[in-house]
Amino acid sequence: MQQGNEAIDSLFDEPQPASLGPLDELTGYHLRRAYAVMSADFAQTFADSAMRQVLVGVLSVISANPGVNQGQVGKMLGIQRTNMVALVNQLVDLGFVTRHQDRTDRRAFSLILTDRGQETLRSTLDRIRQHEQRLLRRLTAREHATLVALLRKIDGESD
Amino acid sequence: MQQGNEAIDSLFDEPQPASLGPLDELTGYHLRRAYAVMSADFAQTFADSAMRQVLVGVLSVISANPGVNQGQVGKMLGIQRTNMVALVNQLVDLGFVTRHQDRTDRRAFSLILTDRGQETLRSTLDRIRQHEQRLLRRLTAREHATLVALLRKIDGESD
DNA sequence: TATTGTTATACTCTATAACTATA
DNA sequence: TATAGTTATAGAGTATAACAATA
Repeated sequence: MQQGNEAIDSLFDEPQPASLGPLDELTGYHLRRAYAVMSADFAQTFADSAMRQVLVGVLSVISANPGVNQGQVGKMLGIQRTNMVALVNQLVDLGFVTRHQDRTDRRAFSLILTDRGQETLRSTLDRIRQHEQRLLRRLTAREHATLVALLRKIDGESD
Repeated sequence: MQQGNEAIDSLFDEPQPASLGPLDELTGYHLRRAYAVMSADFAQTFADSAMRQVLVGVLSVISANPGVNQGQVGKMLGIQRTNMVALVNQLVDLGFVTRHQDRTDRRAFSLILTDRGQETLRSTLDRIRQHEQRLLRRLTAREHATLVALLRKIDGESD
């Protein structure tokens, strides 16, 4: 297509510059894309380890609430009891968590971080903060704080 | 059942208020939760139909770029060619999209929305806007716009 | 050689139903 | 009767490898 009227020719190629259409006006789409970008970078950052986003969540909640049982952890993180089983099994197999008989409810297990789990959580959080600094480098500190505040409003913590 | 562990025994003396721990300071966690909330509400909103987030994306891009091929759509939406096949098949089966031989590349298909596809996209967008108004009701118009602008910075459109 | 669409496949994530042992 | 943990399973979503037809 080296000759002729390119303005007319282009009508038969790509009618218009590529556009997302009405999708671009939807907040949910941009939330979805931003989440996908951060998830992909997280997975790449921890590709050499067994760490996943959901495991960090479980470790963090156990760390802050030693002795919690699986159901309570799941409730706080939006994870169903049924799916907590395999997650805790993995953390136990990795040597990060131990299960103990609950003193007051013999149906339940109290979860405790091992020393290795504590150390792994600490170093994992360091790597995550670096990964977040990289991904959020275009945001000022104030924008960063604003973003978190707005995301919290969607999560509905103040209901 | 473990016995005689005073460190664990003491945990039951003063129950602590539930906390997410360091997780609560991670932007990625709040992005993940907000995305989960919006995705769940989207799925519930369209539980009575075949519509899914990804299908809205494909319909929107085809609508804005009549004649695009599958690979181009996938590139714009972050969907692999291999996974585009089933998506377009579904939209064709639903009567929303038709495949046509590309004029200039006989390997490719040009994708076009049917009248029914156009109408479905229009009514779907209406329902999505209602769903978003409901979920973002705690955000002012200005906060809403700020959120989208910040999410766009994560997506990296200005790279 | 590279690219478009395709098939087959596998792995993760999430959701439901049903079971057990306790409460 | 309800709840904590468990098992089995099924459906999405997403990833790679390999192929045929065409560029």
